[in-house]
Amino acid sequence: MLSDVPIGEASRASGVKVATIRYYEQIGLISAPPRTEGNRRLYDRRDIERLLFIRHARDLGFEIDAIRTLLDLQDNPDQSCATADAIARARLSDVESRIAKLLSLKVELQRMLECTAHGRVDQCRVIEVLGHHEECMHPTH
Amino acid sequence: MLSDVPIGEASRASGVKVATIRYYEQIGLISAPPRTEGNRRLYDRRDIERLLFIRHARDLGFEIDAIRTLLDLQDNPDQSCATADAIARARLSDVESRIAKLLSLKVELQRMLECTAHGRVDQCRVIEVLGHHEECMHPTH
DNA sequence: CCTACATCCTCTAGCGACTAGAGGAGCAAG
DNA sequence: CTTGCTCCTCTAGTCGCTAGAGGATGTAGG
Repeated sequence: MLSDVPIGEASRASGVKVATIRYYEQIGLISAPPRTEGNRRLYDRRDIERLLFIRHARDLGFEIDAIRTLLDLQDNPDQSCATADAIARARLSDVESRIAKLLSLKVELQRMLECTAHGRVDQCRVIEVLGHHEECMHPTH
Repeated sequence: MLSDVPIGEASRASGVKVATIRYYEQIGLISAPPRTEGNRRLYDRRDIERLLFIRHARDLGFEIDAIRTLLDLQDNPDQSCATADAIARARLSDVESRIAKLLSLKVELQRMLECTAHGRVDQCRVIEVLGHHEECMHPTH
């Protein structure tokens, strides 16, 4: 079951869009599956697991190139997992720095929106703060 | 002072790269400045302030289209600031949801890296967790 | 005046990771 | 046999730049 299914079903089963599956094949992230006589792609359970793996990794923000490496590691499980560790660790620190940056953006945006007098633009903090950047990018607040 | 300067100086003064300034002109985010006899662009203080405004807004993650609207509001300050407010509010909620997502990614990545036995790939949690997505996308952990 | 060298100009193509759409073929059900 | 869905390939567009080619202009020193 879930063997020799067409692309639409593989898409439904994996959560990866049809066009994206074809794109992954095109860039060589997945290999080209066999075809029916009518030239339609046929996927089996392993293919769908790969797609799920890819989707999960993409959801976690891994780049295609990193996923390429991770898939390769999955295929050759007798290697050291140092590479996989390094990739995940790099991703973690990326996520952490993004969080830090977004938190400071959040503070600044909230500050911008501290304008209870919803009047005209010339009294509005949003435009004002954007115009007076000097006072904002410094970590003095 | 800072009037009739060439693009390189406008770039240095605003922190927006030369190529990016030309790109902004091309897409109509800023208007085409006058030129010298030798066909070089000349920027004045107002232009540089616009570039700073844009840069600050970009740093805060506003999209070009949003910035277009914000610049327009800045030029017509007799309008209601509701639009500016809405844009900033939308940006804030975007930032907040990104933070939330990244925080849960962080947790999942940390869980992936809880593998102290740095052995071979077949014992490695990184690959394993990516392969067994079912247990991860559910909010049960 | 000549020569370096920096800066400027336009134009085109590339990035990442898809997404959308045109135009056509295959296939299952009624 | 026709309707309507899925599938095929191919191309171009998205966003916000960035890089590079190939050439013109401007400035400082010898």
